[in-house]
Amino acid sequence: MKFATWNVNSLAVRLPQVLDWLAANPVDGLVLQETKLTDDKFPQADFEAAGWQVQFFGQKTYNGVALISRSPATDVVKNIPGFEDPQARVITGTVDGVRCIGAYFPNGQAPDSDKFVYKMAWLDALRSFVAAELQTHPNLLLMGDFNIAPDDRDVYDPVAWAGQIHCTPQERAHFQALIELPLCDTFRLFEQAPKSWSWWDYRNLAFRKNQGLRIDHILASAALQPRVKSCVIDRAPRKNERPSDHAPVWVELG
DNA sequence: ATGTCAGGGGGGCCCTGA
Repeated sequence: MKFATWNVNSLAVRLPQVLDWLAANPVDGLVLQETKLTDDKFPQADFEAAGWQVQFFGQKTYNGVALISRSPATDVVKNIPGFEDPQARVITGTVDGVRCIGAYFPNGQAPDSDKFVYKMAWLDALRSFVAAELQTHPNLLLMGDFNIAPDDRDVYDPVAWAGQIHCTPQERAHFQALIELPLCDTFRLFEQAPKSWSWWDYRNLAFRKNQGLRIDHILASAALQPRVKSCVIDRAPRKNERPSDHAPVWVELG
């Protein structure tokens, strides 16, 4: 089985690329972030025509998440129960016995901003939610755009980025707290090429210069970890015309 | 190089967010 995550930065723009990618990469489940669509605008019929089931949870202009799957997702939860939030950031469902949590973590903007305060509160709530989900669903994947580079080797210029958003000690402590639930960073279960990123800024020719961050992750529960066969960042869609700034990441389960 | 995108309001550019 394969499960994937992709921040598409507007599904209205990227729908053809997502359908092309799914055709070439027939995963069992795919979580999307930054769909930027209200639910009435979600292209449900386009996915269904291609043989996919969809669950979605969006809003106007910002955020928005979806869970695309071959088999229907069950026990779907939107956002974090008990955490009041006008922002649509989380969608959870069970696909073929795997609890899939797809999340668009807050960006945080800057460590001294209100948005960073929100990010910290959201991360606290997410950790509690994932801990509770693990109690009832031992086979669990937490996937998405974390907006956290967990380690200096996940940053193209760790000196320049030291203490900057995505790289602060507070954000990395939150990532570590998720690891201690426990969950494992599936990408690091395997030998990976150095300078492996999942996001490159649109500016500064960053993709051409391979200046990026690894901020999109797939974390697996302890029960699933022995079944993880590979974790791959697929850079190919970043070479498309009008690409998302993020690459999809997928994990294979045996 | 703050050098790019995307969405939206409101008009045909400018703002926010990333």
